[in-house]
Amino acid sequence: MENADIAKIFYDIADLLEIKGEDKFRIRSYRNAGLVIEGLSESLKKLYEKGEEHLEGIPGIGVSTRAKIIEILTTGKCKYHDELLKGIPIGMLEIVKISGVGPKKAALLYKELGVSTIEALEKAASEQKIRNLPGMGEVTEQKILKSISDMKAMERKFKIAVALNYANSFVEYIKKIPGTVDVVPSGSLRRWKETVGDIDILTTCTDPQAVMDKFVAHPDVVEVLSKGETKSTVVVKAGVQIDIRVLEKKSFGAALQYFTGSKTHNIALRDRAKRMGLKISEYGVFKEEGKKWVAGTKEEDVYKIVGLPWIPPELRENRGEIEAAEKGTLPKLIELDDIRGDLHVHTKESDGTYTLEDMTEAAMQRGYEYMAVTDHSKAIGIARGLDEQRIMAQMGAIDEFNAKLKKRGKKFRVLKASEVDIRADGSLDHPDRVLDKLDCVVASIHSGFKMGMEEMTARIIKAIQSRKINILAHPTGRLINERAPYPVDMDRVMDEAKKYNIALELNSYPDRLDLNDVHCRLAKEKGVKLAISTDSHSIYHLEHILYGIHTARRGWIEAADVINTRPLKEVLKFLKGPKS
DNA sequence: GCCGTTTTCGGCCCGACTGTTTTCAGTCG
Repeated sequence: MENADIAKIFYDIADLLEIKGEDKFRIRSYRNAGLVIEGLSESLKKLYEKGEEHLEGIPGIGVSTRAKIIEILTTGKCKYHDELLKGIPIGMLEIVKISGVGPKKAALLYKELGVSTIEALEKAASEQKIRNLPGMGEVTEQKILKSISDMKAMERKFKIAVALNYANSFVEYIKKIPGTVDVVPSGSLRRWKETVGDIDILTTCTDPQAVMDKFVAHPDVVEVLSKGETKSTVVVKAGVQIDIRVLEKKSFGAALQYFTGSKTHNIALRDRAKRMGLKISEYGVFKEEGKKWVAGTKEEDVYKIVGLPWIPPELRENRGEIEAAEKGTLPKLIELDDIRGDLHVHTKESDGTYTLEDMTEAAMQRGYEYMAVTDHSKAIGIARGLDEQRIMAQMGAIDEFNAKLKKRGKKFRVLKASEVDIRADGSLDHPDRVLDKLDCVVASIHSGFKMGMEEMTARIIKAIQSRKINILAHPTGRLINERAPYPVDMDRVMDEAKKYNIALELNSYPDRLDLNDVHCRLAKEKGVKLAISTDSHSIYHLEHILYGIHTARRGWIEAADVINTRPLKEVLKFLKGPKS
């Protein structure tokens, strides 16, 4: 039972209570508990095993929720959840997820028409039974049908790289509309979440009507969901939803703060303001019963007036950032400029598309000091993985190339390296005599994903204990929206990595982002070093470092936590350092 | 259900848009 499974139960409870029409604050508590649990860097199971008292003091988790967590951990079930499900068909949980149908309508549909599954809902709508219910009409009925078909057609969450491309294109387009001043994306995109549900763009301008008219007329728009004076929503070709808001200059900072979220961060911030006699809305900060505007032009001002320093968007998940801001202990987050080299790069020798020379040139242009060439080992036949003979030859070529760079007066070093496969039994895919000659050994798993957690954890720990590896690459193997992470006890892996002086990779490829933000935070807490790498297979992939940096920032990572922020000499010292 | 720089009881973030219905509830973010 992992944190995500437990969180799911609390989310379900919240949904079920909502359908029942229970007190909305209790509902909020359960939903908040789910969010808190999802964002914990340590597993509840582990905390509980350490002793029940370790579950105390988690904000948002009180006596009642804690008891339920313990019940779930020890029995695998939650009686309260089961009781609720007895009264409400499980399909109702799906129905409330349909856009335009909330708990009230769902309850009415169930009570009046006995609808309790998506299929039944679709049938009732097709048979025009819904339009006769109180508060519903023909339009509602059509919307329900459309939402169902949309939901079937697409995945609602997009990888950040996809969302960022759309956002950039719309920002450029809106900027060209006469009279626009500011055009800034906010929302989860600004917080650099790994997936983004929709894009929120904020603008200030002299002619709001023109912006709204042009916005909904963008050639990529396939549907206009709503259009008002200050707010419109459209859907573009790939199914991405884009919202726009037109704002007064005076309230732009407050709006940016509000729409950047996250929701739980904002609730915590507004609660704090309220206790200080202030009210925060997207239009500003107000006092004297909401009458007097006191701040909101700049985002910094909103935080300042409630006694806090500005908080970087990546931290705004209500995972302790407000408390840290108050105490003055916010981390000094890593930045793009801190990175001095890339420790995971492929060339044409295996499955990359550019030569050693090309990749080096691109790395030098980014201002790097070093780059590790980590072509695959022979186990990855499909990627033309290198056997002993070929990697020995490559090492020779790299030595020669480095000598040439030196002659040309370049202060850049290519590190001899390998992305060596961790085989199913935990052994490595190059012999020790090869691994010993390399500057940097990056180890990873590319097959046998279906193992159980015990076996997989043992496999990885065996590779770590070999004392031959420096970096564990993409440690959970997940592909966002495509492949779940393989089961692995990250807690134990990190403890071993620390013991054996091994860095864990944050793979910046936007499909991977592995480690994720929560794991990064756990690594930091445990004192395990990270390598933020790109796994580049082309010169263009080096730019993906941006996604890695922002994911690291979401995990509270500072430059000192990352080995490839160090100068060459220091990195080599780490790589050659003692293994336990 | 959670929580405390007015509180261990009585609060709990705030506003836009839509569809339905003549003044508002529901939904969404």
